[in-house]
Amino acid sequence: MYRTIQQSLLARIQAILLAKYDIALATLAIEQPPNIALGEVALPVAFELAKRLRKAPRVIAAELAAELTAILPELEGVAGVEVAGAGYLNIRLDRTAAVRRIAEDQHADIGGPGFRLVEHTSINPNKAAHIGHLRNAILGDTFQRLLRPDAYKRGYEVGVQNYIDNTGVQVADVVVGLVHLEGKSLATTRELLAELTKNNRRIDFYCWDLYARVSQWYTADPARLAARKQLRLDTLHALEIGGNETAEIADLISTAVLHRHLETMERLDIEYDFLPRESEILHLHFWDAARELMIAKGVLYEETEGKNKGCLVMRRASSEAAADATDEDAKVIVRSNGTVTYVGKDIAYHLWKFGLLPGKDFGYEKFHEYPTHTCWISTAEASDPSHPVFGKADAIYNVIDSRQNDPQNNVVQALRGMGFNEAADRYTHFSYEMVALTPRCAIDLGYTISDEDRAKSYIEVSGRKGFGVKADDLLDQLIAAAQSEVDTRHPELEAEERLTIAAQIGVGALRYFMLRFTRNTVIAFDFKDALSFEGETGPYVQYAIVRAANIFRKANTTPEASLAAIADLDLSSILDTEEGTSLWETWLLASKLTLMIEQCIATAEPAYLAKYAFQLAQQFNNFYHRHHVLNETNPTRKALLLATAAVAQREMVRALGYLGIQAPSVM
RNA sequence: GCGCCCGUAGCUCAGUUGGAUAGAGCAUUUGGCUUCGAACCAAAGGGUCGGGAGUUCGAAUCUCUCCGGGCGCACCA
Repeated sequence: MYRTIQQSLLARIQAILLAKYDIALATLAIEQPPNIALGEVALPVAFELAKRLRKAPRVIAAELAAELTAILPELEGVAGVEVAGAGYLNIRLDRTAAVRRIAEDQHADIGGPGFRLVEHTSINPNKAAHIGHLRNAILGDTFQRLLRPDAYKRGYEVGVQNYIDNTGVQVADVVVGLVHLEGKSLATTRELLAELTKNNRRIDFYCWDLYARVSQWYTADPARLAARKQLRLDTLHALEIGGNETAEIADLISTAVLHRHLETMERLDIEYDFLPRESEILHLHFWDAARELMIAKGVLYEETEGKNKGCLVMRRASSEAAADATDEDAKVIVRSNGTVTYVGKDIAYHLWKFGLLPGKDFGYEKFHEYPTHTCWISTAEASDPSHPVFGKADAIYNVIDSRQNDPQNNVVQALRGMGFNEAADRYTHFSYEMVALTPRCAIDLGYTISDEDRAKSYIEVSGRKGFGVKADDLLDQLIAAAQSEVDTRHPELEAEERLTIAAQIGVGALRYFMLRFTRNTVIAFDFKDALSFEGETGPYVQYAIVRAANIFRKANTTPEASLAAIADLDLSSILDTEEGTSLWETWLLASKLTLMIEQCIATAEPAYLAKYAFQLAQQFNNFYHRHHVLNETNPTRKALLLATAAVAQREMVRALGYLGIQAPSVM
């Protein structure tokens, strides 16, 4: 509702500016006054015009206020216009009219045509997911929810991809561990997997330890360093080529770990539509098509001089070398031995995403069934003909941490170089900072850390060192903590129901924790904060919803009925008083969800919605203490109080829904 | 050396794209459960927005500079 009013006001004022001053402003800043007593909408437009019109801001504001007041009856929902402060144009809304509209659930629509592709998670399938991966997946999944159509908005058509680097050096390391440290073959690797499954143990946890061991083993003996590194290279090469026992072991392990990653993410209500794998990018020769295109467009050229002699290279955007001179700083895309680098493969993959890779597509087969849809995976074999279309996106969002800024820029630059500027413009690197451990947290986990690290405010997580907090472990702890609370508070419930609620609370705490920081803030992970259920947390919002639900249960009514019940009441006798102001504030805040979603999409920043959900819950809790709904004797006031609780609950539930957090029945 | 990010209350973080008195949570102190459940609410203390200069009606926000911290800059992925 708030957004709708904003938009109609803007149009009016733009028209007035054009008619009165002959000024066309494309955009107009719009704010909310610091205190609701000053009105609901504030326009600083007079400040902006002061210089151009050579008039004092207050004078301009007064002129505009007069113009608006003259047409007041035409301004739907506006009760008054006044000048305040140094020249603000403040607008007061008709509270009763606004409350009615909000109760009827009128809201501006968000969305449009076009297919949007969100890529997130993309964990190397060689170890367990850790808290850094959680931040990635939760950011991506939340953003995907904001884009998708639902009951409240038209949304966009969305596909979610999780890129799997199953032929990379990280998987190769684990294969080296299995084969050379543990002496395993394909057959005994199969036995290992069966054994783990039988004992209810997790293969990704097994690999977590093995990966750390192998990484250490490479450098443990200086005399054998070269030989061991060669072993690693040979293994990597075998994986890339495929069709051998080493590659089969890698496929077995990486697929098993991938299944585990999907399970872990499913605990958090995170699902995928498609899992493109690097093995198919290689075996289906995506790169060959991309290379041809890049050479034809003049982006890729062979270096004939200098350190990169014999390579196919691409100029960087920052390059200052003369057009005909040797560019020592150029990015190598194809090595002198003819193999393609990571960036080259990534360019090919992104051309495919935009439907710009001629004659190439993945094969598709079903991989995993969710309750409501299928997750597909790439294959070099014949496609299942029932597969949906996953490429040909109009816009893409890559949730990738900020350490990959440079490689991501290389891809965008390649697109521009090929003349695909529109695609480059619709390429969003959804960048975020890493999750690190505080030194105290590392010590608590039993790691020994150097004095140097001890002095830092945070320490980078490292899968290679086996240094980090596993996603499943953290989630287990959160759910256990929630469980003990639920058990003591609700002994009357069945065990199964208590577990469900505990899981909802644990997931709520975790998802909220990862979303409350803006993207470019490094999260210094601390168990004390992450395990908290009080203050600015997911459970705080969940609790507010439960409280609201309790009111309706005791009152023997529903939120829907309560919202419908105020339609014909005289609300202004309450709303327009001092007492009504705090109620009105709740309605106003509740009406802003759509505005927040729009803002989150425009800035690719889900943290704003998390903050909003918390603020709304805070507003509701304040209301809850100030007004005792069930004891209210005045029937009109009671109806309004019930409706206020209903609208707050409705928008809190929706906001949490976008954050991927469920509202428990009790807690 | 070059590029990107960060520096705001004791701690962890917001600050709606330059606006009104810089805000939350945690921690500390104090008060509030016979009530729709206290996983809550209320109140208090706590600030040279890293330092300096500039831009203008107006700066935590923009520019420059210095200080401190982080992350990238491979024929690794």
